[in-house]
Amino acid sequence: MEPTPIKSVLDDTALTGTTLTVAGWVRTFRNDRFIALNDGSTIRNLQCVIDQGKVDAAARARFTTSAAVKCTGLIVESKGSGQRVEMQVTAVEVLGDSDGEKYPIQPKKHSLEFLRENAHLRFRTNTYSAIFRIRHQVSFGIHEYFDSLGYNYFHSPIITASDAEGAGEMFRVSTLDAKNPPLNEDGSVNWKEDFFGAESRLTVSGQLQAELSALALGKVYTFGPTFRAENSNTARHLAEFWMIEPEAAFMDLAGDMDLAEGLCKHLIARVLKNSMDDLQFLDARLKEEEAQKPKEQRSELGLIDRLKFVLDNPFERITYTDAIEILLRSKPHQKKQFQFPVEWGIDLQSEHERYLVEKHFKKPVIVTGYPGKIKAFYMRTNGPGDFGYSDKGTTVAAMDVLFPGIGEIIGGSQREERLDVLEARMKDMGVDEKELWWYLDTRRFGTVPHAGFGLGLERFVLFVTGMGNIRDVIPFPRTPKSAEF
RNA sequence: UCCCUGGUAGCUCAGCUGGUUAGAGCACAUGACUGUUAAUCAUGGGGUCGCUGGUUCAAGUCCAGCCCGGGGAGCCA
Repeated sequence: MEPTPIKSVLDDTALTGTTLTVAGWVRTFRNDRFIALNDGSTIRNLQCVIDQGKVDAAARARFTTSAAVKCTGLIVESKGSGQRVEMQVTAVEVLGDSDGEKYPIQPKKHSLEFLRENAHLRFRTNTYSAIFRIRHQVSFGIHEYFDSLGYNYFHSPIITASDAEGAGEMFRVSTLDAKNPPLNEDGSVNWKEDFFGAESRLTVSGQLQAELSALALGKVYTFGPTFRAENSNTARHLAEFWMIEPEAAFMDLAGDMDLAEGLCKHLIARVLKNSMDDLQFLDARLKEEEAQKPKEQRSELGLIDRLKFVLDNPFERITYTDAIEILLRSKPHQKKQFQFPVEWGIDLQSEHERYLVEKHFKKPVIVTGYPGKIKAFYMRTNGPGDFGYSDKGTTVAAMDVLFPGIGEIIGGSQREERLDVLEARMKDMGVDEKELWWYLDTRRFGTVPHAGFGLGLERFVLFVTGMGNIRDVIPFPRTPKSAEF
């Protein structure tokens, strides 16, 4: 008999009174009688009650933590108080034993650091199974959102021969012998002999390719792995992460902001609708964790309340110039508590973003109109009348969406569609035009205003799950000096 | 990469100004238990004190270097 998902057994009242089979992994075995069985379909366990007259002691001794077990029996209303229904087991089979002495995950609280070191088994815990069910909901919701708006899922390449994407250090992809590469006469490596006939790398962004397709298909989005070889050792960075990059022709910056805010809210609404029991578990986990922090570091809202708050309130939209004004008038600036100086022209530091989001507005904030000098070459230069224009210096139609506790979760912009302005800006910023001839062609042939953004999937999952470390929301984290499993 | 901090049993930790056989709780094993909810009770086994070198009569404890984790910063998503 095909095993029934435990989620159905617990939720579908029509199944009460029927005999069926479930299969899963033992969480605990209590009183030599009660198996708490989890099959991953839900965070909740099914209590499987063993008849000691039918299952001998030797068989019962095999119901150890994380052993795989198949149970068949009658679903009845529970005599105990902890659950609505339970199974009266008539036949039980151990599919896979788990040596209690060697199995590292115990039925007790573990530190996340320890579980990270056992990343191959951490999915067996409530916390991680909840996280990865939610990650699925977010991933699926992304496709759902863009599909509903007529966007095409577009696959940008993972290997690229261009190093002008301008979003950070890249990993090299090569089949050359690292110890003895073919050399040019001047002693440099002869990449023409490499697999692709050119020095090639892993992508840091699919944006440029997404732009090419947006100027034909109209609306596209990419959703795939992205790589950064930055030596970043923080709870918010990964060397391999998943990024969502929509790009739409005929869309301006305001439309871009609407799209970004709409996506965030759609995803939160979906998770609230489909993952409530996982959220409740994570909410309780977070409360417990926060109870150990000093009062001033605790957040005012619990996880679920926080999600509802973001869903129900419009994101604040301010210009970079206004943000600087707010920071200059702020208490921490006047008391000289900021580590970095505040003046027009600087890039906003983490402490500044955190002040704006967590102290001043207390909700997600979209900052637009950053100085051109600190933003990428492809962003559109603002003119008088454009939102974010400033007489203090050149600004571009960039937007950063800042979330509480995480900082920048989305970075986007309206792109520079004017060939002459783009070329001048590339020259200014030292970007090689020759390498990007194909990109510039879009501006030569039927260029139109267009815009897009990049959303880091893991950062979003971090926010939705209330977790603090990005390594806990991707199944197999890749970070400097760490790529096990 | 920089600053701070840590590494002692399977896990979470204690171990004083260096001192003789390194502790606790949980987990695990064995036994008991027919209504338990991270069950409970009894008994028991379990340690290269991160690694390397140094100081010393003596190092878990002091010093140096390295490795790894955590928090913060930079870079960014």
